Amino acid sequence: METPVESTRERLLNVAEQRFGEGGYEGTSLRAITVAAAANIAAVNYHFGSKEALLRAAVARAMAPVNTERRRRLDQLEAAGTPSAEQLIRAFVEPGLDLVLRRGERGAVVARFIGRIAFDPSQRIRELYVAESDPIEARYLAALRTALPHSAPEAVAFGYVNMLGLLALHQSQALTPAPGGAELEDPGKLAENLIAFLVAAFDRGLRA
Amino acid sequence: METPVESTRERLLNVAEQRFGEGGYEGTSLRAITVAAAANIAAVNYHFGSKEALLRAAVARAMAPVNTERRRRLDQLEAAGTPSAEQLIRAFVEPGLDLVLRRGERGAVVARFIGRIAFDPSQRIRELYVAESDPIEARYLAALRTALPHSAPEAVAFGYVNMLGLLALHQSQALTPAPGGAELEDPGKLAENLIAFLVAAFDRGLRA
DNA sequence: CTCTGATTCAAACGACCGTTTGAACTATGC
DNA sequence: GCATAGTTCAAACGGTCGTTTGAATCAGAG
Repeated sequence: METPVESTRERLLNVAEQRFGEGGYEGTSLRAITVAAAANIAAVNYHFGSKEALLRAAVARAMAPVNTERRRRLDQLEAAGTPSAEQLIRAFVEPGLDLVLRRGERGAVVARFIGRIAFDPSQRIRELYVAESDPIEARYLAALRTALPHSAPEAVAFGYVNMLGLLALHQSQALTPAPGGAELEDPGKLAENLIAFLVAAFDRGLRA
Repeated sequence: METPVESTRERLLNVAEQRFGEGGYEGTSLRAITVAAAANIAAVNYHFGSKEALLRAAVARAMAPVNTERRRRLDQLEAAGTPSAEQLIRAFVEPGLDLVLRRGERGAVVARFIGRIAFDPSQRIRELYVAESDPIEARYLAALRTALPHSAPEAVAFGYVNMLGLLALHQSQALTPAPGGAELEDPGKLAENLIAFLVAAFDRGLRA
């Protein structure tokens, strides 16, 4: 099998998303990252410039395929007419869970990383996540508004925030093991359950 | 007006829940806390023993009234018969938002503190929150299962986790300002919207 | 080969971390 | 008054933090 010799830069990004996803930004030291990546401390500042720039690069790399898939699905839906709320929710949630949870160990690491950064205690860190998902989210929000004409715009925005939060929650696995019940094992089932949960809430729970 | 001279211990707890709520556990130093509390560095170890013990004490103090109110409401509901899912959701969510968001500036600080700790990147910190809310949560989960006999137990647990997550999300204000829409200002309205959202999702979104 | 730019390295920088020490201060009871 | 327990204090502890330095190593072009 072909393992094309990872560059120091790639190894740093891989280890960064793993460690940042486990311990958060403040709770993870550059030394822990560089040791695990078999790189010199100075490599971080050489390749990225600073700890925060390393995080920014890791967030951008992790979010890119998710955003691409979301854009592709939204384009496709809008080309076929006016998408329903369920179609929109599915097109938003599945790339976040599916695309990232289905791909074995590595996918779970990326998912947890994204979910944790999205909820980081520091607003400055959270904004790194927001900056990477901003444009596509605005498109989804607008499409949701036209799909739910009977709900007030603020109500749709409220639902949208909840969707973002629940997605990040399940990505980060922050509430597992669940208190008093085993978590859903199959990622596909998790996606279906989350979508059904959100669709029901959007369709009947958004009375402004 | 009576300001009965806050003790050093109380000032430390007050500042701790404010700062930990802003920057998270790892991102907040004891020096930042003690300076803001006008206390000596050594006071933390004198009164609590360690940084983590200070956090534990702050979590316990912040959660106590919420747990008390949840217990009271659940007792009351169960004394009157078999509570509905909506009643249970309301009895669980309102003490977390209401009791804590309605009480002006201080309440918002406590709410954010709890919400942030519940989502802290470090599992060890999250468990401090879980330890304070464990027993009462088990009772709610059991009551929800009997209120939703048509949903599988794992599905109810899934919905319960989502309720916990959304509550902590709105308490922590982690997603405000919302991308593309103003957040709901009135805490009472927020509670009503969240309850409606959850009730709809529980009633129709939990097909296992 | 030499030269050049990119990369890696050990080592150190100053700053900040949580914690500890031991003396100084305070309040209360005798 | 003295003694005692509770509390506060400045100062320092050893360690770790992100970052920087300047020399060593590497790869590729001429």
